[in-house]
Amino acid sequence: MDCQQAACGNDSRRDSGCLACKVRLASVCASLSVEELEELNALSHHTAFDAKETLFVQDHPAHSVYNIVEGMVRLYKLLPDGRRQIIGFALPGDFLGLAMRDAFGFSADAVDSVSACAFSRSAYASLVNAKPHLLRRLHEFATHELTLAQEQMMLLGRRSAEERVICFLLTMRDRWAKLGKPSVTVPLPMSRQDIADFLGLTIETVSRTLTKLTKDKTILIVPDGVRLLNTDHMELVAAA
Amino acid sequence: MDCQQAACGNDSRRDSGCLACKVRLASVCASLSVEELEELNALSHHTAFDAKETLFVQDHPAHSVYNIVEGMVRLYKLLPDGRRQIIGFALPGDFLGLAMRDAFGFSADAVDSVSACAFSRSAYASLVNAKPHLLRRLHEFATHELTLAQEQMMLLGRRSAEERVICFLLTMRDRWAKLGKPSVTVPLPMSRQDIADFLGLTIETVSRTLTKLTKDKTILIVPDGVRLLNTDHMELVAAA
DNA sequence: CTTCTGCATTGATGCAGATCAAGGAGCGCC
DNA sequence: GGCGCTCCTTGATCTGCATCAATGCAGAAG
Repeated sequence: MDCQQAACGNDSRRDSGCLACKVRLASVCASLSVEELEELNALSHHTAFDAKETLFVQDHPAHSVYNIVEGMVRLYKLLPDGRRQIIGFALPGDFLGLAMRDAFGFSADAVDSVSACAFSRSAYASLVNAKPHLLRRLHEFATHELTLAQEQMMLLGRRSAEERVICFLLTMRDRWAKLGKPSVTVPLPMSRQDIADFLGLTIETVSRTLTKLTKDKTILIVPDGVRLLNTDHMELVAAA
Repeated sequence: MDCQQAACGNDSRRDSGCLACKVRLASVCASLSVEELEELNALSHHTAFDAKETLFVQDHPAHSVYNIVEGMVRLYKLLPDGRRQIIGFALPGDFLGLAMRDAFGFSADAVDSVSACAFSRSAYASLVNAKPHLLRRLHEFATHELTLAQEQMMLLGRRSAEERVICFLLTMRDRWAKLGKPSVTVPLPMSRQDIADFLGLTIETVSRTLTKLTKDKTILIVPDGVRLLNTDHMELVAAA
């Protein structure tokens, strides 16, 4: 029965429930059994967001947590004077809702069209309480995020503009690869401004650095992305 | 019996076990019952480190996890060419061992004399498996660390040198306050170089910024620390 | 087709913080 | 006391990236 929907439906996310969810194995839900997934199904709300639409805003009451199913979300913090730091880009399988107490610790909005699976905070809380293996999975996600954050501190505190851009491109390539899209052409749906705000640079510096890498024949700029021409050199720069 | 040691011993850490541990309530161990603490006691090794001594090294096999009982530990990552980013300073109550898989993700060494409570990885792993409330507590610690890391990204990516120093001083003040030592005099046992490597600056810039703040009558430099003279102004700078 | 609008690129100039280079200042040790 | 050592401060200069300012360019609207 589930199989019908899962195997035959085109839009497997919307209609077939968690069991057929295409990011299930990459997400926190991979820790759950078939019976638990059916339980989960009743609690989840699928939501679609257009590009630039807001998922949630920093310091607002944290009503929901989200699993990203499709698309890209930018996560960022703002200072009162408008300076912005993007703290990460969420891809399918990523979970939003680790680093918050009663209010969201950062803002999130859709880079492109995003489909997400939302849970109310209360449903989420009771799920976590009832299922230690889910908690364990969430903890793995949290420590992984923490490791990434520490890498990013190294990048922001000590690396040059060129190193930052190269590390960013390699990281994005690896993230797409883990999602089953390995390619030397790295999709970059976000704007130059987003990249700049993620890397602690200005848009001009990002642009100049990409042109320099193009002139070096290290990369090739393509529509909505970059093709990596000399990954050996890039890995070398990223390591050192 | 435990009470005797706990109440009467001067060196309560070494002899009286976990129940008498002075950082228990601030540490991950606060989630454990009295019986569990006795169990824990058998698994823990108290260790002392002199200033500058190494607790563990990045990329080495992760043999142990640690609760810091006393003193300060610097946590840092190095690039092959020697550039260093300090990713945090651990104080009593802090747990070291969240962000690692089989190898340590960063290096750690003692800033001053440190006393720590160590557990083997295997003991730690089985403990976590057996006790969901401990896992929950660890997860809280992890998400808190993640929030701090995100704040630090904002600081490193978008704040000026003066803002970085001021945020740092206020954060250290608040951390000491939480440990029951609230004071306008903030102890800074780490070197200027450590502060610089934490804030993504050079030692000269840290020094100059501190002298500027002194001339402003915002702070007063005292031996091994700083007295905050104008916290209102500092809070204002930190917020904006 | 033209104009508009929102990025992205490119160039000229400026400046915050890095780098280079001397001194202090505290402190243990002979 | 004097010497060496480490850490900190201060000054002079340099530079990588920011800032300021056009210009390009592609898709949307008219």
